[in-house]
Amino acid sequence: MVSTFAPQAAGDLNFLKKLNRSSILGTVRRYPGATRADIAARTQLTKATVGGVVQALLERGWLREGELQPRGGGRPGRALYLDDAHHVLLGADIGVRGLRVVACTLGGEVLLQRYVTEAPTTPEETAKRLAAMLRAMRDDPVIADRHCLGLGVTVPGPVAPEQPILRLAPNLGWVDVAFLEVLRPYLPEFDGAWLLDNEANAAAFGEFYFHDGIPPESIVYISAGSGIGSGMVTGDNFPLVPRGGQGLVGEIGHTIVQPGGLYCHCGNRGCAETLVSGWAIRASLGIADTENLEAAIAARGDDADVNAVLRRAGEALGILILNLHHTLNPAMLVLGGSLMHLGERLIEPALDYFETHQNDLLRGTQRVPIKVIHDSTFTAARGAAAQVMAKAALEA
Amino acid sequence: MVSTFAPQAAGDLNFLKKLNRSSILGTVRRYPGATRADIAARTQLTKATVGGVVQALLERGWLREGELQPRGGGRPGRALYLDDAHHVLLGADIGVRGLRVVACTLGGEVLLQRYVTEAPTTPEETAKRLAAMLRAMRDDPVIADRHCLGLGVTVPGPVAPEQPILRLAPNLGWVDVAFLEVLRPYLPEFDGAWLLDNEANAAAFGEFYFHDGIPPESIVYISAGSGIGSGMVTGDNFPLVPRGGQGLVGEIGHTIVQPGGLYCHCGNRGCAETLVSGWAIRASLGIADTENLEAAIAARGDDADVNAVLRRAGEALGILILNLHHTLNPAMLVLGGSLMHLGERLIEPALDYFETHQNDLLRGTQRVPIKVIHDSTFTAARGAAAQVMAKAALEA
DNA sequence: TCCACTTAGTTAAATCTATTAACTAAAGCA
DNA sequence: TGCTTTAGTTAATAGATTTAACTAAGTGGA
Repeated sequence: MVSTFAPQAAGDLNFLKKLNRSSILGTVRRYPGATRADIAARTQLTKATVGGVVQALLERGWLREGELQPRGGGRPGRALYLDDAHHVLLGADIGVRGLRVVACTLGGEVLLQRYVTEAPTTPEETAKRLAAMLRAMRDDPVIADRHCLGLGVTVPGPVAPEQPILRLAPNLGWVDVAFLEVLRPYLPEFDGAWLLDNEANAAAFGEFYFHDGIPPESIVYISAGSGIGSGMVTGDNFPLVPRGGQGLVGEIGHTIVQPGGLYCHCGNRGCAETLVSGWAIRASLGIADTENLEAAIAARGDDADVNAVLRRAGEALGILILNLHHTLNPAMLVLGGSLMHLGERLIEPALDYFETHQNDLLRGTQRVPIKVIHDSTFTAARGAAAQVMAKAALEA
Repeated sequence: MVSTFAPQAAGDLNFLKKLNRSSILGTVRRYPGATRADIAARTQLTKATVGGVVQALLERGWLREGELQPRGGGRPGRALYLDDAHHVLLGADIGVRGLRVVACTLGGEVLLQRYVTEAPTTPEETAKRLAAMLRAMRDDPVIADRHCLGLGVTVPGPVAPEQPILRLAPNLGWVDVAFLEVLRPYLPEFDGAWLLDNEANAAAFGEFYFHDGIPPESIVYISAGSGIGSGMVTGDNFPLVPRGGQGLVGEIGHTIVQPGGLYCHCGNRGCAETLVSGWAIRASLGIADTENLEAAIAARGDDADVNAVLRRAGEALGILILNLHHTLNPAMLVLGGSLMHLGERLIEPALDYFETHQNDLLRGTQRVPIKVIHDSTFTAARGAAAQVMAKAALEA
């Protein structure tokens, strides 16, 4: 399935109202400072409709008015912005090596963030721990008097397309966990939207939804950590997140880039993960699971072996990027995940490979921009918060 | 961009009406024989609304009534079907080795098809030739008195996401051709929707839209011919076709599956096309471009060299399928293109590879079904016709 | 045979949303 | 000061869906 963050396909007048409201809100998100007249021009709605909806959104704390926007020789319009003062979005990220939670505004500004480096054990224990973190954050005076629109949770594995169930998280040893249901009893007072998604999908969503300025047509986020995954988002007013028939969209770590290559834990040979991933680099350099990868590599300094391993991994990452380019062709690529901490020895070969191999099909086309997030600790959690916003905007 | 075959994101009452009409039409397409009550239940619209819209669609020749559907202990409902008698959809496919046109019904039944094996030269000449074929078909008594909803044209190369412009067709030597504009002067009397799309996208669309029974959640069509391309469709009421920022979605022939492998005409090394494609097989077996590939291979009989080449190509195709599975994760895969004429020596290794390597991530999940279209001569043209239907349904 | 019950589908009034058209507001400029 | 332009609001209008009551057409039991 694609989760579209769009209403269903048919409906009544109330549905139309929601659609238009969400569309107006989306216009302000993508064009901060737009006036009512700007919105009317973009959405094809009339000034009267826009005026009425904006009025309601101002009263409900979704929008705020800003300065006057001078217009050539006419009455200036009033700039509109997302209201960053009255609501809060919560996001949580269950990572292989820790739990992260964030609270952010409608515009994506992070108000609070917390991080514990504690590997999750069972779903039940993790839910307990996460609930404590979330409740503590919820009670923080910075956000305590804001209205909470909901909570998004991300997990390191594929989520079923139709229901919020984590299908498999090999690094956690979790299978078919309806995590929101496990978590809910610990946070009975948290209402609003509750969402569960894969970490890379959520990260991609956040980069897209909270993009500074007009978001690109589509974004693919590559999450390079213990394993390799990717998420994709496209669509304008209503972002689409393809999940696939089984939720396996973006499991690019198990695409084959070296037939007959090394064995992967998935059972195949030559998966991308055998070349670039936390575990592959550990295996190549003999770094134990218990050690911190970044620290262990830093400790070895400018070692030739290390350099070679990182360069080869980087090149494999470059191949992955190129293959994504020729399969999904996003308008923008974002690189994140814990491997980015390993620095330029890994990143540069990847970007180089893509740069030198990219543009052969459509000469003269604009190159695809790549954004590297060197520290993506809270990227997924913030993306989950973005999803809450998208969902809430439809229900507002 | 994704072309959604859905209306824009905001609108007035008229827009709502179109949305609901299209939704009702889509319900009948996916559930032939549905009654008004069934439609109301599925779309969440009221019986009154459905009744009114259905009445209008009956009068306009989009729907027809069928037999009574007995209901347990109540008044039986009247089955509804797409009306196959009053409209016609035209599709045309510009292939590297010929032109094909089809005329089909709203339900996807092919009424007429024509094929000339004549390699296209210039866009202008091709347009002239195609126009003659289309006009001749349009005048055929079988469809002459039907209302034509439009014309869809497919081309063997990426189409720009925002405008109907063929970006590049290496095998035709065409660059940046607004083919519909070239064609239009030759067919001034053809009105309705005019669409241009990539051949694989259109084929995927047709397989999805005209699927017998409820379509799968998403379909990826792999077009294996002179080159290798793929197209994807997903979405329920309003099918989505991702095109990407540059229209390069599905250019899987240039994904790298053998780093450092053979040189590809695109400039890179180890592209999938160097292993499986018409030209790669020709190169391996020394078959000239002027010869018919299928005939040349058939002529060599059960030759060990041929078998080995086809097996290797098939395995490469299997890798591609597996990689698509882990990148796009469609609910169904469809294999087509002229290479399918080469038979089981190629197809079996591909399916075998996928079968034996598929299911490692989510054990116990249903396997992804693969449909092989052994003769896909008119698949793309019919898909283009399907796109016309989807477009027209929104404007009806 | 009759009658209660169920489900399908239609109709007319009511509700609600966006539009239209006329208005006020607020700026620049001659 | 007055003209022009653009922004935004307001009241009346048009139009789509819903609601609620209705008719239609079956089954099954007494």
